[in-house]
Amino acid sequence: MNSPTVPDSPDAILDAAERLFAERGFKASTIQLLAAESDLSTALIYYYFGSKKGLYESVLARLFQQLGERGLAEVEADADPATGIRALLAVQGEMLLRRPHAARLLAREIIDFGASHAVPLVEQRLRGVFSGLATRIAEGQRTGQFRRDLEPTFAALSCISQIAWFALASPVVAVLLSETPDGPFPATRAAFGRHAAEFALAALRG
Amino acid sequence: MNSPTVPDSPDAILDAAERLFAERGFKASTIQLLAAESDLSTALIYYYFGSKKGLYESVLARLFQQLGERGLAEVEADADPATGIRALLAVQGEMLLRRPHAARLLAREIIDFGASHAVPLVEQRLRGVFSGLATRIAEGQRTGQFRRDLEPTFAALSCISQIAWFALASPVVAVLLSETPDGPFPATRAAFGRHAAEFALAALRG
DNA sequence: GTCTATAGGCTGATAGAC
DNA sequence: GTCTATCAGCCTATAGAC
Repeated sequence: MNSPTVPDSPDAILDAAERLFAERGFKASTIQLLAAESDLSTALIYYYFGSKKGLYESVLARLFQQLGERGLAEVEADADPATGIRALLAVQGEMLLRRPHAARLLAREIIDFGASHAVPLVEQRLRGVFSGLATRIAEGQRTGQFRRDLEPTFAALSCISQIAWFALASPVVAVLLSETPDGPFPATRAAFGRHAAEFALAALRG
Repeated sequence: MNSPTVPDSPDAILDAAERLFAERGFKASTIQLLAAESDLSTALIYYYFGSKKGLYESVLARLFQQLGERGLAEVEADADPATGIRALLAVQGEMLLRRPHAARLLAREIIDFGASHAVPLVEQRLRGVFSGLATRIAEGQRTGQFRRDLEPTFAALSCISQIAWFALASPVVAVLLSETPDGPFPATRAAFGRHAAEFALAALRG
């Protein structure tokens, strides 16, 4: 009904909130600032979302829904374990390295709230992806394609940790790589995404 | 002078601040709470540290100093690249997996401030460790011990990312591994530390 | 060095008009 | 649905006594 450039008031609030919560965190994002950024009044935020916490939860829910829609599931449709893993890491890179915004919001949720709001969402949307990855690894181990002495779930964690950490720690990574303090150049990010897949598959092959 | 169980007032404040900043973050750690937790008055915090920000910077500086002292440098003294890398990852695991506290504070600094306070400290204390690791990898590549198609600095990032991410994301990791939401069991953490070294070396050997 | 008391500002949330 | 006005509480920081 509404074009994306002219969002409803609730959507305008959610957009501003997602950006602000990611940039500043829950506590430091004040309702007044949220209202100013979305060009609406503070009272309207309460009208739609009841409380600041309610708004935050709505932001998280929308983000996880988008992550789910981005076709994480279709990755599992692939035949060869190695190809499937490559595809999954490519999607992860696409999502985190090109949207530091989302990565940051998720990291804040983990740190600020011990992921308490995200746990049901993780169960709902991410568990399948993760266990799918572990299953793929176990599959490759059975066929002799991958080394057998790695624990599949640990190996799955190792695979996804590279890009996750790179995205999160980008200001420090940039310093270590002697780039700008705002984070590594886009070209470096893309190159690291390719590297991460190479590194993971080499480890799995052994 | 003072036994570690009866710290000076500044140390008592720093101890409480390190814990609170790690648990709740800068904004949510109020001076009043800090004062209550260290059994001192709010005014005394300003007497010693000038401002809340000053206190925060002092906490960070002390933490980085401790990390430097923990013998990160001595790792480089080792002869064989593979052994050296194993030793470094063991120290990293020791520091982060057994002190989720420190890992969390550093993660917050990255997210909340883009690591702006930490950059000089990283340059001072961590740059050498990181470039030492990259040098070790390049060394192994020259001797034919490691595969040659990986970029040494990227490979170094991949090596350290596993434990870093595991420590940071432990609430989510616990859910994915079907353990308690407070984070993975100590035994699981230790096992992951060993796995990470195995995984990294397998990737390097190719 | 350490305290109590408090100023002054900002914050989350609500009331009530339109 | 959307606004303005406002309250009560909490926060950083300081003043001043001891």
